[in-house]
Amino acid sequence: MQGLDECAVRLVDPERVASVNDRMPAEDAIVDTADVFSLLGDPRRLKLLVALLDGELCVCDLAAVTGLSESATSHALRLLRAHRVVAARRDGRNAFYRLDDAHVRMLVDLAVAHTEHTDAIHPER
Amino acid sequence: MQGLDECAVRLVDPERVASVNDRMPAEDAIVDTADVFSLLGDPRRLKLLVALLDGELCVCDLAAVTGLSESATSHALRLLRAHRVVAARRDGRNAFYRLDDAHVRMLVDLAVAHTEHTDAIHPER
DNA sequence: TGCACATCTGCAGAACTGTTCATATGTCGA
DNA sequence: TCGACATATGAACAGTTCTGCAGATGTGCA
Repeated sequence: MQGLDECAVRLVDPERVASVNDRMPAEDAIVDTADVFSLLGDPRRLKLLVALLDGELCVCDLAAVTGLSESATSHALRLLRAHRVVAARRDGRNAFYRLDDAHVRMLVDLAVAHTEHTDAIHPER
Repeated sequence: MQGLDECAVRLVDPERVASVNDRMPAEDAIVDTADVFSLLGDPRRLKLLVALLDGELCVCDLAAVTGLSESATSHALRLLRAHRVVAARRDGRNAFYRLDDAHVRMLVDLAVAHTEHTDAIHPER
């Protein structure tokens, strides 16, 4: 890392840099947002969340849907729960999970929708 | 004692599981989507992409904005480029990068917008 | 009360990711 | 053509993340 403002940094377009810096969200906000994306960035977790789009499911059903072991499923759900992305409801011996974050729901929905469009289109290059 | 069924999988709500499985996108699609989210899941890369929302910037300016070393910036951009999220244009000795994926742009835009709403609201954890 | 079940948790190894350092490539100006 | 510069790349190392395992917790039923 080097000095941000003064030495050793040559800028090509200092004005743009300044204006970009200006509208750049606070570091915390960036980190939080990246955290959320990061949670969605694992295929297993993403599948878990997609499965929950329609409503709550219990751990063993989620394990079945995702193909994960129940332990792995539980670990994943714990992470998601820690970030308030899902919430759990206990019913007898079962734990039912549901999506609990409107923002995340939107992102997942959106991703699935886009998935269906892009379908099999895989341009080489 | 275990497995009365066959494959040692007991389901609580087999119908829901079937219907969820039904509308679950293909594995490939899930993985691709998770890949994209994963790219957005790193604060440095996310910052890079936010910086590019307004238009192209060269590597050294991007390094300045994100506070990354130029090498790290280059590596990050390479990754993003490999996934067709950004594209590069060479102009003399400089390389100008720009956002090249409408879907990603939308996600980043959305995230930033949401960031501004949620502002300082930080429930404990 | 005791047992079976569903889920949770800590731990340790494996796999992955991002950074730096060193060096390579390609461009410009003298 | 040479040297300074901007960026790219490869290798290696450090930190993080995920999984399975083993055992813990909590619940329902006989």
